[in-house]
Amino acid sequence: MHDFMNITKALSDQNRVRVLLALKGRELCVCQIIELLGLAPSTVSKHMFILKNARLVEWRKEGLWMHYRLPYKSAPEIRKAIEWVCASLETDETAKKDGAQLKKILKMNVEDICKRQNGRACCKTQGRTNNER
Amino acid sequence: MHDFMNITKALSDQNRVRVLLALKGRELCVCQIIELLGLAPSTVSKHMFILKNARLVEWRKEGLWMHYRLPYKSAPEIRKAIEWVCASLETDETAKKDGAQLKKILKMNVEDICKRQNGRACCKTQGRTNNER
DNA sequence: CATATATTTCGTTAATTGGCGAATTAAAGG
DNA sequence: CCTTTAATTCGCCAATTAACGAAATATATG
Repeated sequence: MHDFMNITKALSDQNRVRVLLALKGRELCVCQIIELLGLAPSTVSKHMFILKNARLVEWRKEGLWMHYRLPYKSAPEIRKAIEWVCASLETDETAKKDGAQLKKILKMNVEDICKRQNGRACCKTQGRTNNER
Repeated sequence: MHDFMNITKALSDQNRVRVLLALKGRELCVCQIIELLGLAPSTVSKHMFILKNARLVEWRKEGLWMHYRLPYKSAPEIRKAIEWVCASLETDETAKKDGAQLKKILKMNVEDICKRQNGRACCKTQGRTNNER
């Protein structure tokens, strides 16, 4: 029951469900997920921890970048959970919008995304100058 | 997405999942669910509201008693959700224990269960006397 | 080895949730 | 109608959670 509840709790947040849908068929770097959700990096990191914990995502570190993906081979419960989520939201509006935005994000240079996120937090309006600390 | 999140949120509490499993193949009166979970009636009522809201249960009022059951015919997402829950917890320990306790509860007279819950809350140790108010 | 940088961890805060008991509602039955 | 009673709603409190920014970590590069 404990493992199962970890999964349902992970699925009980809309942003985490959006991440799972975005990972369908591709791997994403954290900064791309940050870009998609429009949340602070620390918040996204916590969401990813919860998804990892529920075994709903796998990860791969490459240099400074962390890549997340849906589990390739996984226990039936996990696979069924992900299938259920994907099937239930096949025609969902939010998922569609995310899909469109994701297309744009995938066309961008990942380093540019990171730079932008680093230069200024996602919600601030002014950039950080060189001599700031 | 909203409907789907209602379902995942409903499934994110262990007591609500236990209720769904208990309802598999049978209808239960609220007092039987109270007995199974060992929670206050008001708490169970709230849980049932959330399950109703997510369309994961149907209900039927018969006199003073409210009966809940799994939806007989329902949208595919609902059916799939319930199937996923049941399949994932087929061999679960908590579910087994609940199954055993439920057997006992089903053998009891429903009126006796209600009497007992009415006479004293599930956690109190002393009964209520006649001239109390 | 020092600096830059992508991500995570930590600490805090605001919002949500699960729990209870008291009060209320709705249906039966005297 | 008045009482009884099964269930729900309400008001409250404690625990959990989602969010943020600051600090820490880990890796690449000068």
